[in-house]
Amino acid sequence: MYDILRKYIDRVTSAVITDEEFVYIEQAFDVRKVKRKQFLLHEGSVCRYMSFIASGAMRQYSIDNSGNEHITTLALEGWWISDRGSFYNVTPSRYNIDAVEDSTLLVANLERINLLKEQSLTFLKMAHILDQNHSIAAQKRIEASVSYSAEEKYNYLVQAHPEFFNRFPQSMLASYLGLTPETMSRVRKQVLSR
Amino acid sequence: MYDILRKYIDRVTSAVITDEEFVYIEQAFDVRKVKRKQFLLHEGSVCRYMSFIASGAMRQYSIDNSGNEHITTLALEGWWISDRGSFYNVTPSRYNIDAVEDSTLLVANLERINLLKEQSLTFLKMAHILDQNHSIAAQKRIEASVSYSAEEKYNYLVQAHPEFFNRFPQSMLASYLGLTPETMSRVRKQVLSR
DNA sequence: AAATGCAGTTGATCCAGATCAATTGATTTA
DNA sequence: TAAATCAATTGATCTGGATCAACTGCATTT
Repeated sequence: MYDILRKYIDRVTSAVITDEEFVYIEQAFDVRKVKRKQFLLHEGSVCRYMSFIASGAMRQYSIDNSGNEHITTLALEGWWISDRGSFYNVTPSRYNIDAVEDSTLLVANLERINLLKEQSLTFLKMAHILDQNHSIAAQKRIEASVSYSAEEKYNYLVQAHPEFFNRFPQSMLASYLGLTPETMSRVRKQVLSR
Repeated sequence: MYDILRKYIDRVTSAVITDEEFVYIEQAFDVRKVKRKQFLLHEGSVCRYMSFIASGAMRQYSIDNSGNEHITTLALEGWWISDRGSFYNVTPSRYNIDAVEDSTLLVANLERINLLKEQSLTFLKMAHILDQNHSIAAQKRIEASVSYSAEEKYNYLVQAHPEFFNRFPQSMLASYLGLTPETMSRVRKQVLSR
């Protein structure tokens, strides 16, 4: 169960973590299973966990003033999911996180994460790289959302995350791209016909 | 000159850095002055520096397929500016960075930054917090760009960064919000008349 | 002080994508 | 296995914000 996390850490830090160091990490995280449609975080409450997805699929979304859902994150096994802002600043979240498939998570609360960063330099580095990657990815999404047309957004997703198409319903992909399901359907038809 | 950086580090790490440790930081950064309209980074080249703005105002923007400018970042003294993706992965950037006002920067290249992270744990922590904050802010901008109307975007900027209105021309603020200058002007008129 | 050129405003028109609505097919639940 | 959701498609219509265009200061240059 913890293997996939260990491999993840080795990969992103470009190193091989020692058994002694990994013990700290193993101790910090609890295994938690969530069923499809079960919530990990509700809007208005504080995001208490940093979660590593060992298996399954999760999504994070907000609801705007007009009641429309906007998916901000789609995540599969081997990815992290958490509302960083809420988690680190211990403030109420504006997001919901729920399971798109039955999933197994490795979860740790803020105290454990902070302790772990003191105990394991490798983990600190991993957390740092994780945030770097997250902020780089966020930058790209901002750019995509302001400068791409619906069709360009669709094409971007096809090449950036082709695996999403087998794991998430098309309407969720639409929301993730900032499109309506109808527009997504039309764009898809358009693109496939070429 | 380095004072503002020192205060910044103290503030974000909630600690007071020692003189010995700060020596490393001082040594890593060079002072660089840029004139208004001068470029720090051109699209297509690698972003070689992580820059702390000691004084002045900078912007980062990309140019889309239709030739339109999209400002992704506006930054004032006490902020960092850099294309993280290009900087850390040493890949060509799709962004331009130039000075909106004559500015004084403290710049360090990747080698120096990496060395500094080994030498100074405080700096490593700062870099980590910096990336955290950046990714939290990026998350908010993504949300704003997909779920806010033009007027809501304008109001968001007024409350989030009122200081921008005295430092950047309105057309740049429009681009930063993903609006045209004409729409920005109309929204402004609309909002002020209430 | 004339000339040039931006930044901002205002008006008229246009369009990409949203919204509303109906239909079909697939999946979940009872 | 029937009923009830839900996902996806397709068509018709609408609209927020973009685009195009003309005009008005300011500010910079000569």
